[in-house]
Amino acid sequence: MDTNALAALLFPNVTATPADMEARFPERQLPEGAVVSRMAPSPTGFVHLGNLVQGLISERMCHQSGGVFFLRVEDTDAKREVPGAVEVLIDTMERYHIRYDEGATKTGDNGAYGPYRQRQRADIYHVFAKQLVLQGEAYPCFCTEEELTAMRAEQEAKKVNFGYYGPYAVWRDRPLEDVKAQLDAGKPWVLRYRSTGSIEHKFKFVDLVKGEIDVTENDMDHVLLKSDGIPTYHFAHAVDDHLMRTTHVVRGDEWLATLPFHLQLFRSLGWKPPKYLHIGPLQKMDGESKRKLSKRKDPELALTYYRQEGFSVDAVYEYIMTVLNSNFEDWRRQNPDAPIDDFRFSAKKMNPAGALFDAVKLRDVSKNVLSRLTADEIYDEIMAWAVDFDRDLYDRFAADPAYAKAILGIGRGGKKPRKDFAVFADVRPYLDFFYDDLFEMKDAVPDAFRKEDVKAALAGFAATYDAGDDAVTWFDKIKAVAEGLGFAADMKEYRQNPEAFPGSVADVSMFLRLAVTGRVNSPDMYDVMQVLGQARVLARIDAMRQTL
RNA sequence: GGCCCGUUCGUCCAGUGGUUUAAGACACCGCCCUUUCACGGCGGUAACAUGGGUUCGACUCCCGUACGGGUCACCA
Repeated sequence: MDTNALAALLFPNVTATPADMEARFPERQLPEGAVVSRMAPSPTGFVHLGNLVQGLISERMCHQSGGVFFLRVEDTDAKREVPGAVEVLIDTMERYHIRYDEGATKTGDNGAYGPYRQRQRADIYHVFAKQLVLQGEAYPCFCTEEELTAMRAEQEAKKVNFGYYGPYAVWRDRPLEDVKAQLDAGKPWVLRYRSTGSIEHKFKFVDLVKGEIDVTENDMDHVLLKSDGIPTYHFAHAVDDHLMRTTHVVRGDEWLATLPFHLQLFRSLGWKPPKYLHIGPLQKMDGESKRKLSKRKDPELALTYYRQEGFSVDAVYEYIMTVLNSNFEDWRRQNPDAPIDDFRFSAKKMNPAGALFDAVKLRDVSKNVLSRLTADEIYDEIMAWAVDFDRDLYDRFAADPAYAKAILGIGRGGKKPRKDFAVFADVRPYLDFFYDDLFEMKDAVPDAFRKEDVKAALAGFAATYDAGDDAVTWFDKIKAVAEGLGFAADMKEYRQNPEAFPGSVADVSMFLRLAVTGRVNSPDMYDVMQVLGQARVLARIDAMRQTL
């Protein structure tokens, strides 16, 4: 086969050479050990947890090493492309503190290694496609979809391996005249790689997450260029990651299957392949068994889900970090207030198997994250969520921010912070009693108590209550009320001999709590009353007396 | 079906041949603190999928089996 003639036939307009490309995209001048990696999503508009995990790992590796992290848009499949998807992706990643040093942006490209959208790089791929043809390592294939489907059916019937290889690679060694005839007839073609690998040959490969793995050589003549002249993922990956000088590729382990082909491609093109980190899939429990999270079945795969549910960005981020690096939790305990970027992420600590998504654990992480915020910070976060998902709450808070912050500030800032909320949606039911129009009696006084005692307790408290009292004085007054009713004021004494009293100061407190909050459980009642203010407290106590 | 990956408490995971009577966290249970709840403290239940090797010794190495997962597109 005259490869020069074939190359001229296939790529008549390609004049640039691989050397031109090398010159156009020179090696990066970076310190020793700097990681260059990328996020390379296809713009489908759906940003999921997997994107975040992959992006987070890459971003950390790059920025912890003084390297470069860039965004490349893999828009080679025009059919699946969703308008505006790139913008959504960039916005979402930005919310999760994932910033790109170069690559596609909302307004265009930024960086010297672009274009960063693969469809705009067609001419670049063609240079290397032509090179492979010249080397006799690529050839055109004119098989139709029907022919390929029939081939597959035949392979299934014969119980042989599926795919375009060996005897099934019908265009692999066709004479030039046949190719020319098809071309002249205007038939569409794809460019295929001419594999010389054999599944009989195995070799070892070191993946940075999986460790040493057994690899079987690829013997398939995979497609390099589709009939529209746009490359497949495989070819684009090799060309782009070489020319963009990527040192590390982080991707899902579903790519392990095609790794042999990728390595083969790098070799044919005369390039050193990058280091690979193949990460296991996120899974979830489905009845008795685990399964990969699926786009269709599992809403929790979409990042928008977490925003909607009211998880803070930091909670999701820290949860993922917890799953990826088990020493993260210890670090966080020791450095509760340190910026998260101070944590030294380690790819070595990742588990080669996929993690199970644990919603309960996420809530726990989230409670811890939220408990560390100041009243001002959590106020801002809640508002950012409520503006889209709880307009009524937003309006209330906006109407009186100082009051809202006072509510949110209860129990905050101490050594033992309250952990009342996992998500912002937990806020409303927690604090509805702070608003008169939302207040309602959710619990009732247990039947064991006499109504007269309850009434007397409320009246006694109301008679002496002064919002200016400190917590000790305030509680001493409650004790006095209890004693006046014959209730035990000292809890130790009461516990030793509960039969001797009709109730205790704890019960009196419960009556008051019921009156003021409408329920038997609440945050510290002194703090609650301080926030509500004297007038509201007395009004509620009075209101409850009326109902008894 | 071929090829590949994985398998430690319910869950996330530590663990790279002896330091392990297998650590921690979440969940669960008990106790303590406490005017309730939350928080916090202390303690408890609970795991190396399985069968063979190799070795003085295996969670750690090798082989088989089972079970999960992935992949075998002109999708990424």
